[in-house]
Amino acid sequence: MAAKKTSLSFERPLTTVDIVIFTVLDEQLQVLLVQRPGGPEEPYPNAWALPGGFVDVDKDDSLLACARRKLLDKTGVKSPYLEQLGSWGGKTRDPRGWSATHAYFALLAADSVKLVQDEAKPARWHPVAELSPRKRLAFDHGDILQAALERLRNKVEYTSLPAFLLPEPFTLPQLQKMYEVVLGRPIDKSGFRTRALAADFLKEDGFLDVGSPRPAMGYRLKDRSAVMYFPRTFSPRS
Amino acid sequence: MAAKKTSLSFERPLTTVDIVIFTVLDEQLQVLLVQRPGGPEEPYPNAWALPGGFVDVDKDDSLLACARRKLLDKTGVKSPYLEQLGSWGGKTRDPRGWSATHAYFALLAADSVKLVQDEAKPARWHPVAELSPRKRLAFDHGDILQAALERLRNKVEYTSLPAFLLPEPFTLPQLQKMYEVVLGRPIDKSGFRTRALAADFLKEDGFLDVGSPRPAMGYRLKDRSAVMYFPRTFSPRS
DNA sequence: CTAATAGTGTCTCTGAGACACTATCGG
DNA sequence: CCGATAGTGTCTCAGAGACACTATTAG
Repeated sequence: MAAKKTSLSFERPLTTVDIVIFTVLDEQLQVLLVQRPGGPEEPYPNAWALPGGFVDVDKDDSLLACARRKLLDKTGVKSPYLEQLGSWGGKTRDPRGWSATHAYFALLAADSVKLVQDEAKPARWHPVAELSPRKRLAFDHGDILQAALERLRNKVEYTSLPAFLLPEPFTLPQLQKMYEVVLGRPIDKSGFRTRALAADFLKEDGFLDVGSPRPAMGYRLKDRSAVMYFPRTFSPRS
Repeated sequence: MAAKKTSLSFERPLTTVDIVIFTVLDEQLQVLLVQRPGGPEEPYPNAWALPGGFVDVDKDDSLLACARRKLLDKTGVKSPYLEQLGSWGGKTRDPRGWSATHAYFALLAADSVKLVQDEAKPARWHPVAELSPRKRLAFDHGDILQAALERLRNKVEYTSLPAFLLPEPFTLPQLQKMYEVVLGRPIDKSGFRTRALAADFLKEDGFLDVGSPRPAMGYRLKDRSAVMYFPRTFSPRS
C-alpha cells in the first residue's frame, strides 16, 4: 500500500461535498441553507449556501460517509433518505481555485430534525417557492438546488420517495399530501390509494387518530432502505 | 480573484474523470477499455480499465470539458452523447491515496470511431456480455461499469438513447435492432414503429438502400442535443 | 412466381383518471 | 341528526402488446 508519490505532484482540485436537504414544513417544500461566514477572506460572505464542505481525508472513508457526517452534524439525523445527485466542477466556481463538489440530496421528516446552530454559520429552512431567482446562493449552489428540485419532482411522479418526508407511522391521506406538496397539484384520492397499496411497499401499523373525525389506518415502510418504483406516473390526463 | 490560500493547506484528494463509452458492434453491446501500463510503480499493472485520468487544472475548464477532451483523445469523436453518471470516491479505491472520480457515460456509433492507440495504453472494444465477473477491472471500474449498464438499460426502456448508437441517417428497423441489442430481447415491430414515430423526435431523410430487398425510409434526429422521453416503457406484458 | 424485408391494421385488455358513492367518527 | 374525513365502486378511454395482414423490392 506504500503509495508511490512520483509524478503525482501536479495541482489537485479542491474537493467538497454539498447536500440538498429537503423537508415539508407548513405544507411547503423547504430546503436547508446555511449562511456563510462574513469574514473578508471568505468567498460569498453572508450569502446563503447548501450545507457542505471539504472532504476530510482523515475522517471520511468515502464520499457517502462524508455526506452522512455533514448531515448528522447539521441536523442530528442518522439515516435519512440520501442519494447522489451529481457533481459540479470547474475552474471558476470557487474563487479559491479549481474545485469539484459531489452533491447529494436528502429527504427527511421535519420533526426528526434538531437544527444544530453553528454560531458562525446559522442554518435555516427556506421554502423553495420563495427563493427561486430572488436571493442568489453562494457558488453554483443555485444550479445544484435547481437540479435537485428537478430530480425530486421527477422521481416523485413514479416512486415512493415522499414517504421519507413523514415520520412513521403515517396515514395515506398524509402521504398523499406529501405528493401534492412536492408536485404542486392535487391528486385523485382513489387512484392514489389504489396505486400506493398495490405497490406493496407499506405495512399496516394500527389506527391513528390524527385529530380528524374518522381515525385512519397508520402505515410504515416495509423496507426503509428501498425505494418503490411505480410502473406509471401520476400525471393527469390533460 | 487573487485566491486566499490561508487555511486551504489540508490534503486534497486525487481527482479523476472516467468515461464509460458504449457502442454496438457485431450486434453486441461493447465497452471501450484501455490496458493500464505495466510499470512496477503503476496501480493495477496491465489490468483493463475505463478510459480516463486526472483532471488537469490548466487544460480543463470544467469536469465536462475534461470528459470531452479525454473522449476526443481516445476516439476522435467530437460530439457523442455524453452524460454524467455519478462519482465514486474514498480512501481505498486507489492505492496512491484518497481519490474521487467523476464518471461519465457516452454512446457513439461504432463506425464514427477511429481508436487512437497509445502504445503504453492499448484501447479495445470489449463485449459487455463477455466480461461480467471474468477479468476484474482496475480500481472500482467494475462497479462503475455496472452502474453505467444499469443506467443504460433502464433509460433505453423509455428514451430515444439508442439513436446515438447509429450513424445518421438510419432506418427504423436498424433503430429497433439497437433497442433489442441493448435490452437483450426482441421488441414488437408494430408497437415500436408507432411509438417511435409518435414520439416525434425523428425527421425523414429519403429512402435508404441498406441491401435488404425493400428500401426503407431513412431518418435523422430532429435535435441531436435532446433526448426523447417516452410516456411508458417497452416492457412486455408480463 | 418466391423469398425477404418494410410497413400497416386490428383486436384485446390493462390500468389510469374522473367522480360519485358509502363508512365511521365527533359533536 | 350533521359535518368532516376515511375509504370504495364504477365507468370510460387511451395506449400497449400480440399478431396477422399488405406492400415493395431482388432475383
